[in-house]
Amino acid sequence: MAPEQEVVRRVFENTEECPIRNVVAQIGDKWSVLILFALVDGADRFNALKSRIIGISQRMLTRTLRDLEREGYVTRTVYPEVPVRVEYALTPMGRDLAKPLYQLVSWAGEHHEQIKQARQDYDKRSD
Amino acid sequence: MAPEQEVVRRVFENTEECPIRNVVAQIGDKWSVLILFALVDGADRFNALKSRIIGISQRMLTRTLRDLEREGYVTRTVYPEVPVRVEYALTPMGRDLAKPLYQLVSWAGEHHEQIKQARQDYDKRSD
DNA sequence: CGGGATCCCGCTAGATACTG
DNA sequence: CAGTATCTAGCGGGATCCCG
Repeated sequence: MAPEQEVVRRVFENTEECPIRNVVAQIGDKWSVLILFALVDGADRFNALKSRIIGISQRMLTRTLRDLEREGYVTRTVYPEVPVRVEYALTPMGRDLAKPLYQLVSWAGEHHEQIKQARQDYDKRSD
Repeated sequence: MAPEQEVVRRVFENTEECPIRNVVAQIGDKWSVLILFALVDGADRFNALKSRIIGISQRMLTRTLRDLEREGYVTRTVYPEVPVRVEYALTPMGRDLAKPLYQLVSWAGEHHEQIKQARQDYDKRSD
């Protein structure tokens, strides 16, 4: 069986053991990928991330960072200075995840115009 | 500027032109990736898809197929027989999208155990 | 067979206010 | 600075019924 077939087969397995339903669902939310990419260049602080990721709320940044930390993609380091400094960074696994993610985002960038055109055509047809 | 940098920079642009917020977010829902993978082997009918993708409801299969069709990933062909037959298939762009998607899902499969371990460790630490 | 229409609910995520 | 707590609207998504 080709490796593609093997992966595709697992897509349809039970919820608990399916890597798509279990891993992709985790980073498929509104902010996870944005945060991961915001950290590929190196560690950054909470408020710095917040101002770089336009539109994210304090609550969502905190929550998503916690989730990414729980998955093992991100580390959280507290420096007990005054005022306190908290730095977030990618783990080795997080950096590794960024590779296939970069392939996907890169694909999205290349096909963005084609997709927007497809949307227009579809909407025009269904008038 | 390195190509990674170029993509990453675009991540933080305004909503309309950001491929992550606009393309990746689109397929980040609960069923899109599952349906795309269900079609990589070839066209399939509505109810056949429904029984292969365990747990999906009629409504969500219809809705997600419509979205994928609108994006330009999927075609819908009606054969006016009795009873009617409707076949869904990937477009060339849809098949192309499956490649980076396969890379990501493959990564997820390989790191699934490590991630589950990370979750356990995190939950144990926060007792 | 392949949906459309409707109802309904839980959870996501935004806004706001407060804190060590 | 880096959060936590609370409230709430909106939407994703399931169940059910109906139809060509």
